[in-house]
Amino acid sequence: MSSEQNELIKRRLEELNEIREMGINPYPHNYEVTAKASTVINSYKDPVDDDEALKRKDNIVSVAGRIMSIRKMGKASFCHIIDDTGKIQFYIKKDEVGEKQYSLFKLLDIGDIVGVKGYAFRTKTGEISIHAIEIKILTKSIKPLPVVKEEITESGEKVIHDAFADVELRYRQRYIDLIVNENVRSTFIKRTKIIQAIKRTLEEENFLEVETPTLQTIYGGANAKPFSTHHNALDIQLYLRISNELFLKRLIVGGFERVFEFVKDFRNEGIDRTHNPEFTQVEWYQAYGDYFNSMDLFEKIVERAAISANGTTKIVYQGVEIDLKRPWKRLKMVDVIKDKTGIDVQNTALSELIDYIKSNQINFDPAIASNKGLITATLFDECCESELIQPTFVIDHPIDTTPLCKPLREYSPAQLQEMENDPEQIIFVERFEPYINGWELGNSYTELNDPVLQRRLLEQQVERGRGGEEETHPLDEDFINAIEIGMPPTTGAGLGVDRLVMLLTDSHSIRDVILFPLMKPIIKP
RNA sequence: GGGGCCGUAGCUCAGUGGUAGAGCAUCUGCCUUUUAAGCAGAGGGUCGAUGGUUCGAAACCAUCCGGCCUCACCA
Repeated sequence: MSSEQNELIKRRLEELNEIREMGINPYPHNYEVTAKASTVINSYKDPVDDDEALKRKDNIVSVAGRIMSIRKMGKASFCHIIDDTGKIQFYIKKDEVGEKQYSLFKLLDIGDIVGVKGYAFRTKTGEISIHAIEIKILTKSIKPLPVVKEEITESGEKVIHDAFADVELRYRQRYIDLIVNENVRSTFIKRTKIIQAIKRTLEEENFLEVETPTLQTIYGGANAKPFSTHHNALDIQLYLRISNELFLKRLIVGGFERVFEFVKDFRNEGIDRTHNPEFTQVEWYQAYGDYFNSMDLFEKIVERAAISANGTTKIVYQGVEIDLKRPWKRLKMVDVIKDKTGIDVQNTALSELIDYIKSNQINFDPAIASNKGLITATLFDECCESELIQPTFVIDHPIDTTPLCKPLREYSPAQLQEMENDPEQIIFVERFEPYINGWELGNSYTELNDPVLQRRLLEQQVERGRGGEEETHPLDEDFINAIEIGMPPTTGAGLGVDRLVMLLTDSHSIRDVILFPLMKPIIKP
């Protein structure tokens, strides 16, 4: 329906004109706000002492906000407005504000933004409100807002009626969602608190916040399909980063011993309730540390983020109780597989593993059938991952899962060489993935800094890509050059911020924790 | 990309082949401490889009658009 035809909009445009005819600017340039909704309410918490203060009526405040409800009773009315601290009621009486002010008030609608000057009082029903002595229109809204009603039952429970619930409209017009759905506002405030807590923890540990390119000529650092784009002046193909790992390691080579970065990563893959094409990660790299240091820091960061958002390490995610309190369980991948399937992968022939996978109809990429390490990883992904509900670090992954991680320190050079030539042997690397609620929440390594092994592993991966395996990445010569210059012993970790926010806010979909999730455009015929 | 479900007033939803409905919001009147305010009345629709079946379609069929769930891919 076009805006000209809608009677609700027409009516509001008429009101707009009437306000202008009264000589009032419906879109003034500023307003002096002297108090916030929540501070007014919180200053009169004490029902005995504060009632004395309320009777004085000399504490004049000016609050500003959007009208959310109007209850007119002839020559007096009550309204609720919200500002960024919450909701407050004001009371306006014709006798007190005069004819012109009350006429202006009658031209206001739900959704308009007003400034209210007055004194605090307690209503008959006990609600701290503002008794208006002057009202000012700050912005006239010409489109109707969904009307959401709140009821406080006798038992004190809050019941929402007619909630603005259309998921599609909520995501497409998030501004409306934020206005009318208080829980949405609180989710995104928590998101900010979580990010602040992560930053604060890293800064306290002397990590330096840095920035690396989003547009890259070569992508790497993760196994994912990239978005590609084109630079006109240089006439070259560019990729949106899938990870910032390789750049942060270059900075460790450059002598910054502790760095971190919050980034948007972009992956050109499927969309579902735990995947958005652009998502936020924080990665940090620490020279002279190993993956045990990263585990300690990881669980510390998550614990503090939880306390910062909710005041507790205990969460309930979609009905499942989870405690994020340190320390978390640390289990070797092979032990988890043994526990869940009974298979001791190290003492089981590759052919038997394949038989197991086939007879249990487990999904796997046939291109990896000759790789015992990747078969082991598949067994873990398919049989174990979803059962790791309480926080668990799954440590020591097969070397074939990543070319960027150091083999276990217990291997001697001779042993490594022997294992490499035996397809029945699995070399494990110092990698961990933290699992919560069956989700992989991050990834961490004792970083590989042996330049010869680094080159070989990256080249092998390129080879595997040519062999038909998907989502391996091209060779980044400059990255290898940096490792050849020499990177100190280093540990690095990445944390999926969106998923952490989902857990800490009990959000069902990643789209509930991203302000503007990607939506398909609506094409009008 | 496959499969399932969904799309009706500004919002939340009824409506299974026979004149398009309710609550809230809007408008008119009454109401000077209300709070899902109340009382009386009124207006508001391309039923996601396009074709088809039918005497007759919001409903049945097909295609398309968008969303949700799920599987595949992945974090």
